[in-house]
Amino acid sequence: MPITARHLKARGLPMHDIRMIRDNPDAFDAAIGRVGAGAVSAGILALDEARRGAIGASEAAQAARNAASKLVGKAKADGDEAEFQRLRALMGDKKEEIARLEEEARRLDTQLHDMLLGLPNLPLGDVPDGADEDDNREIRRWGEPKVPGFQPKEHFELAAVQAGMDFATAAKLSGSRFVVLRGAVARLHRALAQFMLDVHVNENGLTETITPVLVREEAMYGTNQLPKFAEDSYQTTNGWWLIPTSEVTLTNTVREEMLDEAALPIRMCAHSQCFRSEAGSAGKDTSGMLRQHQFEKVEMVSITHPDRSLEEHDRMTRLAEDILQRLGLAYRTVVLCTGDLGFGARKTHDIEVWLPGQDTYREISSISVCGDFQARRMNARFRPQGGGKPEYVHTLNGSGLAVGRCLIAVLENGQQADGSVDLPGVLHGYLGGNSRIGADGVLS
RNA sequence: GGAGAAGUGGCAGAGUGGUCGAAUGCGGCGGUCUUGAAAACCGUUGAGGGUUAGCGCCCUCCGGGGGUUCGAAUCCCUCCUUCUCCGCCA
Repeated sequence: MPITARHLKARGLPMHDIRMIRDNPDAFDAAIGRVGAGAVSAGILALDEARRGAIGASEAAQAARNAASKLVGKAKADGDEAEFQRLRALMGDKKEEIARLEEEARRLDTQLHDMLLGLPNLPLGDVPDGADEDDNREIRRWGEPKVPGFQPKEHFELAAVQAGMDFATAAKLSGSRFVVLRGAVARLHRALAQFMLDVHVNENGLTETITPVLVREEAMYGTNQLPKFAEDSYQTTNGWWLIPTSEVTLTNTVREEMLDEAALPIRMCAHSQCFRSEAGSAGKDTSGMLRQHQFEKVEMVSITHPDRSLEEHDRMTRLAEDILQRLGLAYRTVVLCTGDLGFGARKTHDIEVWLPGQDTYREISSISVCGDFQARRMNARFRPQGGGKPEYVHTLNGSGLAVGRCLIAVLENGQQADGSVDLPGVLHGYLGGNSRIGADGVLS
């Protein structure tokens, strides 16, 4: 019935403000053109105009019906049977007309909604233009990339992990891109997750959170995995989706909420399993546990006031970097260029950790500011202090960090000539006081 | 899996065919009082959309969808969700 976006609520609200597009079509095209969407405003505005015309016609018919409705009771009361019958007939006609006009308005509204739903977020002005990851701009480096005096190995080749990182058995259980961890390696993996959580919770003020990993469709729309990237995630036979990151659950905790401004920012972190189909990355990173269908990640999510999201972005980036510094792992931080930017992000920092075995930096964290893009999809708002209209919150997410990849980094950076691995000091306490994994795979 | 109950504004919670966008309370905002604050009192306060230079006017919304009726928060159907009890179970 309603012509508003309400009937589309289940799939989320449009993530672009149609009024903004109306007022600044050229600016919108320019911005969205930077992420390869071409000039789309003309099509959007044509549809929007048709939609608004249909809404106007529908509402005019409804107003006429409402006016007649007021008179009909009076006619009845006055005993004016002729007038009563005339108005009844009129309302009957209007009913059909309204149904027809509403249907048209709703059809156009849905069409516009779907068009907007498929458009990526707008990059911020300071995001560099570029085609792909080669055009990302480095903003800082920390630490000396470790180059040992011997030929370094990749993590899965190290003597210390041979017993504890079993791809063959995982393949038997599940297939490729899975791993079974045992003994010292499993414990190191757990230690890393614990360490990250402790830092974020005890020192950084994030609220430790445990969420479901199975979610309904709406949540996946909210954080823009749907509708465009359905093939990247897994769905259960009864319709749940396995989260590809706990960004989905943490961010959607404020879905449909009217928050108090004083409650912002809301800072959360979660350690969870993540599931990705890795469709489209066949043949990429096939050895080792760099790219798995199932992996663990400590995720950070912040819900902020619109004026505070950019500083929050920098804060979150520093928190992720801090984990690497404490682990003594060299890294570089880059700003993703327009060509590498994710669908829902306005700006993204990637942190790349040094991997001696690969002789390169590899992504270990990605921190994005989404502006109100996801908030619009989720209808997540706050009431400004001092009254006034509700506003959309801003959402941010970032890895803090990917646990599996961090394990790789610790192993490769700590490797010794004999195949053993020296472990970072901050982890010793999590490992029963042990400080290394011997070439025999045993902690000592 | 079986049996029940319920979904109303930022929140709580009335309302069972028109006079209901919706009592009341809390919260918010403005004011009186106060050195200031609290309390008390008075007033005010839903969301989305269309239209307008603006004032304003109009439309929709009581979980979603459909139906009955001149007329639906209220009656009927259906779906979704939540809760309670029983059973099973980590």
